[in-house]
Amino acid sequence: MSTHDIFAALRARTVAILAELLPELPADSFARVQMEPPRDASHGDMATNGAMVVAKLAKLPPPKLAAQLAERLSALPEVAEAAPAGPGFVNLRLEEGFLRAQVGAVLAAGEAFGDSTLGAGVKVDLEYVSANPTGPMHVGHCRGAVVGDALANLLAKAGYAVTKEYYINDAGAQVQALAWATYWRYLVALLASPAGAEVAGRGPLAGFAASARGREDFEAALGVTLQYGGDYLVPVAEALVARHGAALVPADGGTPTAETLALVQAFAVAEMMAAIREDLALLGVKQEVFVSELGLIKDGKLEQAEALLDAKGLIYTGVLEPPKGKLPDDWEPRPQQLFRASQFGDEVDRPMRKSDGSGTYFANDIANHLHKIERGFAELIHVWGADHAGYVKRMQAVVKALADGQVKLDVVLAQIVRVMRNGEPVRMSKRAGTFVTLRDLLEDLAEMTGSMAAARDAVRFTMLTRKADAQMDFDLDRAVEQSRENPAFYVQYAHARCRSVLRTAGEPADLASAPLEALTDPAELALIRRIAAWPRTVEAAALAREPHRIAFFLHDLAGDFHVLWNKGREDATLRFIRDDEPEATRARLALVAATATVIRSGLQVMGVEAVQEMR
RNA sequence: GGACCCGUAGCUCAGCUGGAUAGAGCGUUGCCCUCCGAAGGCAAAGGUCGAAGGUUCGAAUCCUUUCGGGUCCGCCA
Repeated sequence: MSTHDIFAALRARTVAILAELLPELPADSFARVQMEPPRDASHGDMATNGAMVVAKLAKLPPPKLAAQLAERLSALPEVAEAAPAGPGFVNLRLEEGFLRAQVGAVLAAGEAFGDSTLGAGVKVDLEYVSANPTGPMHVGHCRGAVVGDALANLLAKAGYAVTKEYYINDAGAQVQALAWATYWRYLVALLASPAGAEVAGRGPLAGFAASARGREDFEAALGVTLQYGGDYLVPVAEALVARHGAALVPADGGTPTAETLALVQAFAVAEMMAAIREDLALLGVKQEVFVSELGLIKDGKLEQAEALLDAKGLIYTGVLEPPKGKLPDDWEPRPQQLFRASQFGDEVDRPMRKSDGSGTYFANDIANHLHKIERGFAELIHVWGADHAGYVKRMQAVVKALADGQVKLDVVLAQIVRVMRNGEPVRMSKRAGTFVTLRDLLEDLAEMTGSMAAARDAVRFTMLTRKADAQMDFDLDRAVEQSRENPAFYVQYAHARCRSVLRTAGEPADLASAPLEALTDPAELALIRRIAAWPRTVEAAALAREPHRIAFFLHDLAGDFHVLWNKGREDATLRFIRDDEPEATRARLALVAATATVIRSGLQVMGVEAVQEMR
């Protein structure tokens, strides 16, 4: 899988030996054979369950097979010692020379160390953020954005061909409400401009012009209810006035035509998306593909999907059972067009059209997924907020139905983040002037750290220090604190220390070819073992779709490095740079350079910049 | 009523998709730090993995039941 993964290499050796020992077993008998670092380091460098896994099939007692396997493994040049243990494990102690060679492998490969062919170039579509284009990015979108972006990097490193996608919900009631709100702001801006004079006397507009032109005045004048009213629409409205003047006001000064509203809507959505992209850019998130819900509808994708499902006999008109427990007040049985989701593992069939015949959001989502499948993706991944958990099964059912089980849909659920300050949750209240938008959060952190880049890195790292589906508190003070308690700092500090040593040593070249025999201290070997585990960490994290594992690995790696550094403080012979020992110095500098490389490689996955020095 | 997520040390959380004596950080306790690479270091204590059954060589991990916390539940996106 990864050419750098010594665990995969030794596993392959183990499987080959087992196949030789047990020629009568079919090849797939060895699928569950593993080669892992043992939980207890005293057991050695690696352990395999190979004997236990195949013992039953081979009708042999596991310890006996383990003994045979151990004997053969101990003959390998990489292996210093192999011994059967426990219920049938084989523990391996590796030749130190083989371990040290991993340092050279890192330096030869650079940050590509750990790249894997696991994904085999499989096309994966990763959709994340997908916030409604009705306003700027909210802090609530932050975690999904970071998790999605890091997952994209992770999958790319593991050999998948990843497309980073954003689905724009630019159809439906939400954006219609946005259009109305924009139209209100437009009228306000228009009446304040010279162009406003010519229309100020028209019909209902006259009353509005004479009023304070507030939200309620607009609602009263045109008989609509506004859902939004954000100040962020003011510049959008001014741009509308600049482009269209008074042309968007109907002759009677009343309700604008559907065409006008559609125009306003499209304009507002475009502006909102531009703002959202800017917000995402602050976080270092850049998606490549933006799919428009409205575009899909216009392309007839919904009808296509419907026809496809209908041809498979998966659509029918029916009445759903009422939900159990407390009934909604206005519940009454109504026939709707339903998709047979229950045939694909969902609890009940799901409505595609409302009782009035119009499409549900679910139906548009079906169109979206058909569009993905048509583009040839073998795997679809979503990062969703945990409040969408109930939606997972039905979408998986749809994808199964549309692609006849050939395309897989995975959903990563991101739990809510509470922003904390001084141990208290920060209320997300606009009135209180606290964080509402992602930009607010980043700008506040930038003030604390001194730069937007540092704020971005602090947010990204911290967001990845928890499993996505676990709730987390984001402690503002902790996120920028320069202490061991802050994992982001702890890892950055390790990299900065590495760079500091290499700068002091004059940035030596050709470390990849340095002789490494001088690396004998247990702390040095422990660091090398950690580095050697990087490739398998990448693969395991990618398979599990869990980018947080990278953060934990880096924390452990940084810990190993700090331990070594601290030993050098107590024992001068363990310092990296020793003028009297040029050979040892080069070996240690190679190890330091390799450590820095792996840290950078991990930070790259997380989308965090590795710093050269701490300030 | 049902679905999904979570429950692991005092606290915040990992636990490599079923492996050996369950780990880390914080906190606590003890020792070290006038100078040398100290925005610290070393070490110890701390657990019936929410509970009860089951599956098998083997379970924190899988299954069933149950308790607690969260999210959600037809025509909202």
